[in-house]
Amino acid sequence: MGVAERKIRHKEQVRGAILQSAWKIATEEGWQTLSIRKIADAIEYSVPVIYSHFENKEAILLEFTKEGFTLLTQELLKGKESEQEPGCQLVKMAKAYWNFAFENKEYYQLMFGLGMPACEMVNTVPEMKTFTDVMISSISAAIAQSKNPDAEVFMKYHAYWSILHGLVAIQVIEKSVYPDELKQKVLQDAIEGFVRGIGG
Amino acid sequence: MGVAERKIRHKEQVRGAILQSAWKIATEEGWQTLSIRKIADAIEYSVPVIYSHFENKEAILLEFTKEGFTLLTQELLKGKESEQEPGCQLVKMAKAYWNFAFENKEYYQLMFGLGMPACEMVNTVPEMKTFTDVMISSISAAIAQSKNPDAEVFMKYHAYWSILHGLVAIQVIEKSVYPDELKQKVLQDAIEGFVRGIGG
DNA sequence: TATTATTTCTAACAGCGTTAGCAAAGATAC
DNA sequence: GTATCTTTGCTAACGCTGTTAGAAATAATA
Repeated sequence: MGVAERKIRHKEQVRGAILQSAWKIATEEGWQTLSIRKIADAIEYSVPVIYSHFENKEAILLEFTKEGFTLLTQELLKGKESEQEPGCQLVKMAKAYWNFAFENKEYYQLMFGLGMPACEMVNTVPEMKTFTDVMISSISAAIAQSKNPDAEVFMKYHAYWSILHGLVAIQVIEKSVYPDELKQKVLQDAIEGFVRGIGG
Repeated sequence: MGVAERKIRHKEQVRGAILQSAWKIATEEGWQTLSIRKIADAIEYSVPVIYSHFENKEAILLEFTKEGFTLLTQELLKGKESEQEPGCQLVKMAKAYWNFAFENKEYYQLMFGLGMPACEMVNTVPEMKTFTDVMISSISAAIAQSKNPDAEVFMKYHAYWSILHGLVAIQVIEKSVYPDELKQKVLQDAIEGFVRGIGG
């Protein structure tokens, strides 16, 4: 008797509807205005049903945050693997990061814009830990080639991805759009400047 | 008869109490948990009194945001005036920006952490416009010395203060604190790298 | 002192995240 | 097929948020 299976199937279907509705609302109205009640309306269930699928609202946001980090990490690895030399890898990864942010603004704003980046999350949530590891290992490789391969790795890591974050954060929100070529060029100057700084 | 004067004096006194209480709450519990009712409790008045002094909650936050930008701008100018050469000025300004963020975390988190940076604000609120102008003019001076003094000024401006923003944003929140010398060094490397990038 | 203007408060509205407890529907056993 | 039990979903509430209409209390004026 496939009754239990059907139940599970239905439960996962509702879960999917919750996530789907949440995403729709977020993309249409922004993450800030997303509410449990709006989701409940959208999926045509009452509010408490949502709490039988997710512990709380934050858990729903975390779901997308994890998704975003997984996607971003994939793109970073693609960029990395397209180069051999560690310095060039960092530049390629920066471009990948940049492109991800602009092609997935919803994800990026959730991941870094509002809520809870860094801090505990980075080490507790596996998807974020992976992201961190990729970043750190790449920076380490670049530093290893430099003349002072010491314990500055973590600081360099922070600086590198802070630059990326800063570069992107401001322009993801930005209204007055500049030519893409110009943006790309500025990114390249900034990152290459920093990578040169690491080497020195 | 100084009755009107006394009334104005009292009104400004209440206004001061509102801001003072808001600041106290924000520093003790964070901006996120600041609420109108908490302020009302603190100043020992009812809620609507606050609305006779500020249009809404955002207006109270804006008050501190403006204060923060004024303070930051002052520090930036101090840093700038301590150097002659435009490139060195940028480096000094970066240090000033860095120090401001760490010595005034409450301000910085309000100004850039949550809420509404960039976008319309930058051009509508005078205090922010001044900040923007100082930044742009400094970058312009640095670019004028370079070999390609064209319309990239604004993009460079964005990149420069994006780097600053990113560098600071992540570490203002950061729990595990690194030695200050290390932080300073990383900042210097990053900014000098970028300034060198501008020159190229 | 009576009237008017001002200040302040109470109470509400509409929304939020969250949860306790009850009603309805489903599955199982007889 | 009916009765029992389990699961599912809902109603209604709690306590919080920003905001505001309208009444009450206070202060200033005539």
